[in-house]
Amino acid sequence: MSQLETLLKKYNLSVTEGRKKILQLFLDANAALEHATIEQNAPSLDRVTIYRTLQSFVEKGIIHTIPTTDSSIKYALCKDECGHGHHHDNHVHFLCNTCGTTFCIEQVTIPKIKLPAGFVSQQADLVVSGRCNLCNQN
Amino acid sequence: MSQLETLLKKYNLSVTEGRKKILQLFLDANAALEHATIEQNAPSLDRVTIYRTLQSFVEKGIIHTIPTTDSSIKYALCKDECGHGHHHDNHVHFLCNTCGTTFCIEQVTIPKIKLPAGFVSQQADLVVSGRCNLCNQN
DNA sequence: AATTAATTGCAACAAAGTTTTATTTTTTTG
DNA sequence: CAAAAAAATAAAACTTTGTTGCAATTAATT
Repeated sequence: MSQLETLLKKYNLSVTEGRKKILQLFLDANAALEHATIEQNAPSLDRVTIYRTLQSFVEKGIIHTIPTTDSSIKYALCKDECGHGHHHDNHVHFLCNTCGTTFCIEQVTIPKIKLPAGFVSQQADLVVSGRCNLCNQN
Repeated sequence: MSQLETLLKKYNLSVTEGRKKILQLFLDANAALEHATIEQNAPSLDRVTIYRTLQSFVEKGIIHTIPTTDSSIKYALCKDECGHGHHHDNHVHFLCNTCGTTFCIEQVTIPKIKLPAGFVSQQADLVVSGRCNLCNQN
């Protein structure tokens, strides 16, 4: 049984060509992907299938969404702690304004934020934008 | 000259009914608004006019965008420091999972984040989600 | 008040996302 | 391993969201 199949089974998803393909894209990417990018890289898959696959990956805790200020949605692989219904992706995200890539910065966790009285925090998302390490080399 | 007119002139925008109406909505709201909400509350305005007005308000530094994990875009009033082309909205945003409202938490600024070598930060956005002060009273 | 410049509304269009249904594929079970 | 059941897919139709060009209107300038 391939790595992909093992991974999908682990998250209680049946193994299909589409899911394997999309999961492979995430494993290869090392960065966040959006629907349009996946559509380009997996032309054999129907648009709707990609929507549904992303949705079920999020539900199962395989990938998480990353906030953006435009109207796009970006997705990236979760680490092991995430499972069905509960995400624990409390790391910083970095968006490079030069190359457009979005990275998970796993090493940097989001600091605790002290909120005004009455506000109770359940989750925090922190997106830093600027110039990434690769773009700074050139 | 009304408060609204003064404000629009200050930002070098000509005074029109639509702009006054939309600016008023923001002043009244005390929370972030999205396109759909404005469309509902200003039915006399054309959809396209609302898109264009929001765009010019962002350009002039009257409002700023707030990142979301879904594909919506939220806008909220800026404070005085913002001007044409340069925003300085380094405060935390709070999204209430109960009532759905998004607030600017002006009192809380975003902490400096130490990034891995090679990454240069230009801007940071921090969205905390949970339960707001109003929802916690009930 | 007349001219110029900017904004608006409308229509047409393009892109993004959803829903339904029939077909195909995967999983389960005997 | 084959048949039955369950789940996933593709295709079509549709809804929502955002954009562009242009003529008509409104605001600013002189």
